[in-house]
Amino acid sequence: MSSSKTKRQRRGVMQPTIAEVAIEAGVSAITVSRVLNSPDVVRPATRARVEAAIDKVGYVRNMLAGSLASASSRFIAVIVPSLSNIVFIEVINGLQSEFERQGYQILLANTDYDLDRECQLVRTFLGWSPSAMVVTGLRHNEACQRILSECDSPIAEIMELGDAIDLNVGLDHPEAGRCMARYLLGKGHRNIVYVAAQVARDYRAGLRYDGHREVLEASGQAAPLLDLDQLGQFETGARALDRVLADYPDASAIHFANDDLATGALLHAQRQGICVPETIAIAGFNGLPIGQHVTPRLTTITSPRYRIGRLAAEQVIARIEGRALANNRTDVGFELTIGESA
Amino acid sequence: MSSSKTKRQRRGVMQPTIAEVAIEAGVSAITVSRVLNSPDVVRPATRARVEAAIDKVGYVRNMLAGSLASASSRFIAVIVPSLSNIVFIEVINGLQSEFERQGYQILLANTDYDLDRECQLVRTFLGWSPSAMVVTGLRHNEACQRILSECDSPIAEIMELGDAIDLNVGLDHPEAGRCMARYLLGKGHRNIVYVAAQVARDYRAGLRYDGHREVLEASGQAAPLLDLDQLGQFETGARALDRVLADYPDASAIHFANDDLATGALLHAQRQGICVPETIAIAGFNGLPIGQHVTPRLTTITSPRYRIGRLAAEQVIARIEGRALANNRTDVGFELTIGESA
DNA sequence: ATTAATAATGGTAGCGCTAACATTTCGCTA
DNA sequence: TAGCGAAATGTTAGCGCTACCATTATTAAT
Repeated sequence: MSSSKTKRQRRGVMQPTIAEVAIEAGVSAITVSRVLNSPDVVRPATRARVEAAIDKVGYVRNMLAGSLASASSRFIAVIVPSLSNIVFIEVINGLQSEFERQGYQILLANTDYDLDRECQLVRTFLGWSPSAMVVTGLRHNEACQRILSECDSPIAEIMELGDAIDLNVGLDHPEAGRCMARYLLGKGHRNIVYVAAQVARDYRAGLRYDGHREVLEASGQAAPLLDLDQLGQFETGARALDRVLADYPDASAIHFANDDLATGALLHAQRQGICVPETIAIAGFNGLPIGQHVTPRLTTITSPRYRIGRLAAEQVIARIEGRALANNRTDVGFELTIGESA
Repeated sequence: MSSSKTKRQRRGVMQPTIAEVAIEAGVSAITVSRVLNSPDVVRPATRARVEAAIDKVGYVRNMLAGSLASASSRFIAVIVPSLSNIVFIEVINGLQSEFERQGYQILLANTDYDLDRECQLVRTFLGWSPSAMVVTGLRHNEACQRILSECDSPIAEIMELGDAIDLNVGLDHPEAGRCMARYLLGKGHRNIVYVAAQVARDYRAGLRYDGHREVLEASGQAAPLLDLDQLGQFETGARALDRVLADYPDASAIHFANDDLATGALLHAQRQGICVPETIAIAGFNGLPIGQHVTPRLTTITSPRYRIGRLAAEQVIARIEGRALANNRTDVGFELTIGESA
């Protein structure tokens, strides 16, 4: 009889483990592990026996234990500014398609365009030992920048091109702003107002404005900016149109920071019987589907959002697997989509 | 000298662990653990010392190890049919807002409306020992139904009301279909065509059709169904309008399965100069913002999507924490939003 | 001052898995 | 059929943390 020293109890979730599967199959635990992780190194007959045992005992794999033991979680931390913006959803779809195919699990969070929140999220996610991190944009607060730089797993900064910590997949926002400004000038527009929502937070809209202004000023024009403090939604765009018509009677075109604002303005114009582009021309950015279904169709710049996600994922996976990359920076470009609105 | 038996090497990620923090702070590892998990049971002076040590050694918490040891991951598995549909994004936003506040991390995946894929995802997620699972809808394939039923963590089935495995937060889809059908009948419409996209996959659209048909047949009318095999997007709605006008010349209204289709049709009508609702009335489902910005505004049924997410999260958390719930089923209801389109 | 209660902290033993190394078995050649 | 290299399988020792129980410090009560 064992003496009074009773064995300690441990909360038993009492799910079968590979040890039980191993006994059932008459093999060792590591062989079960191999069937799960690298089935081709196990002889087919053995594998079959193990697989039968897995079914028989109703084994459910414990990824937490595996990740801990192998020091590799197959988690990808993904941080975007907002989940309400379809643009980021498409990026996530692109990331997801590739990561899922390769057996990685995305950990998703949104910053609400707040860099301090971003930092907090990065810290939290690091606790899960992600295999890589995908963050939106190149601007981070000081602490966040330091953490990301010191991180030894791959980091992808997406959407925006420039000096990145590690991988970089995105487009040239100032150039997109220039592109649209040049187009509008080319169509003979003068007094073009740039309208954005919360430029301080959505600073990429600010980068596009910088490009826009550069072109306008080069042609000797002012580049008025209307920075709204509401969120960038339809309603905001509608109100912005009214304000521009009231405050800038000479304006012949509005360059909106995104298609949500532009579409809101366009639909509002329609309701109010304001002629677009005759009374005022309207241009957007992103190339959302809705823009091509309104009348007049929206003139905008189409960004390859899904592609950004897919490419970023591909490159991150390559980096994780130790494959060399031709280039750390990928310019996905953009396309001027000409509708009738401007 | 130790004999030839050399000590084995283990891959060293060489990140500081609580053991190093403990030495630095002159306490035991468990005290460091307590500072991280239940700071109020540690004396403030000790806590301060530990926190300083954490900063000094640059400790990053390893959640994987913690989850394994405590058999509690604080992961919530969330499975939705699609990430391209803004409806589910809003649900996710609702879930996220509540889960994040309570320190839970969402693991997200989409089924593409495929029940076999859903089953696969459930299996995969179970490997992460989630604290709970949130799945969309009440229909699952046999294996999935069994797995979910046998699962001992909380399961929330959302969007749809009915016989659920555990928690249930959603709305009554047949009743929503009836509601709109009654409204359309009340407006004097006859020959109302129900248009959906892939009813077999988006079976909740089918449930609404069932309600719709019930009301129409009760008033002695046929309830033609046009089931499109494209995805439910603007373009599909536009094409559907053409088909209805061609194939159902007597139709006076179209009851679309969702706002994407309805909006697509509405914008198409506008482009083509088809008068809505005079030539044909259009109704939708979901109450997306865009519907209230087009002219005529869309008559639709507004579903409280964000609220479904938030409530589901609240109830799941209550269940995880062992708090009793008044009711396992929550009907979030819906609202008829009357525009000028029908 | 002494005791009893409580608060704070610590020691030990895993959680379930896999890396590293060790051993056995197999397939093939001579 | 022995012998050899490769393939398959096994043994051991953690991964970094927390549950459990034990112990020590502190406070409250007499």
